[in-house]
Amino acid sequence: MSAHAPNAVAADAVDQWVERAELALAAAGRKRGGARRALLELLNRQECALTAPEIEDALRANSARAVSRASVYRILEELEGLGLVQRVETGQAMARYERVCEHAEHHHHLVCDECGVVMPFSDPELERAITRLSERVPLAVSEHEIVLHGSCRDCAAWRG
Amino acid sequence: MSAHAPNAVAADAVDQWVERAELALAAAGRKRGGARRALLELLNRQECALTAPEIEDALRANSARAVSRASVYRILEELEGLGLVQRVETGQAMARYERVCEHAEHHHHLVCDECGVVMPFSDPELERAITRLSERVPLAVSEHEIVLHGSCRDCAAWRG
DNA sequence: TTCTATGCAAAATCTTTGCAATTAG
DNA sequence: CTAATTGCAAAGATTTTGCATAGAA
Repeated sequence: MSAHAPNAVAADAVDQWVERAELALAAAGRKRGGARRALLELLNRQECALTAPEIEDALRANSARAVSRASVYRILEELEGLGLVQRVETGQAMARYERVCEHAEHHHHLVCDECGVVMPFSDPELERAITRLSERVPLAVSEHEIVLHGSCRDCAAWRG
Repeated sequence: MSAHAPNAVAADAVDQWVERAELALAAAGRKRGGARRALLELLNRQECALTAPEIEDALRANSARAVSRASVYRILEELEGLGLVQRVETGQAMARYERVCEHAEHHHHLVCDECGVVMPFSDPELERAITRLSERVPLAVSEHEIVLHGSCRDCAAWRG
């Protein structure tokens, strides 16, 4: 149980997400494709959730491969079904998507309602409260999502 | 501090929501209107959050007054701005809306990802965890939203 | 070869906006 | 009378679907 190199384990869990996704897709009988690969690699580089249009634009601009809108949505839906991507609702009209890392610390989101910036955060105490709660509700809980809304420091500063 | 009729207080807080809304609207310089009144009374009858199309349909079917789509959105936006209604994101593509009761216990949501049913729940321990957390994040937190996803009992039963 | 992956364009859905008619104060 | 409210229809935006082609196994 003791780990000689715990950091290496955590880093692997993150770095190997693309590989894990490819394996899961193969196991589901899927073939490889350049569009999906590009999307996987883009998501793997992100620190936080992106909207579908942001993904489409990022693939056109910062990637070797542009991906059509329809494919972006189809691929995200498929990845969500396989538990490789999580859909995040931040109350900003559009859904956001981000990769799900099995062993990496999972995070939630802070949303500034003034400028729209989205930041990740994590809190072990909150996770424990959620875990205990999950056993008491009339639902077999598979995921949870927490969003805090308010004013970020920059916006709060400009308004006193 | 002791209450002779605590239930009456709680009941008032709920029952008077429509009245409180009308007062807040008047204070904001608004005139009365039948469409908004019908929408307020519909929301007041709901136990949990509805989507805009659900509200439109419910007003057409279960109410004395149909309300046009544009008015439903305009009125919801206005009520949200006044803090009388809360927008809830459940990860189901459409936003949901529900009344905000000042003194009533505020709740969060359980979403069955199979059948789409949305149920309310509340948990004091979780609220405390959120309150403590709110003081440590780089955001002046004004609201929070928690959604648990999973399978409801009915859906879990059908699938073993 | 056979089935999947993908792009393109049209369609569907939800939401917002413009404008005129109605209604409250 | 004046300004807010409302409905209708059109416009916008996001997401989904139909269909034909390209590509992986």
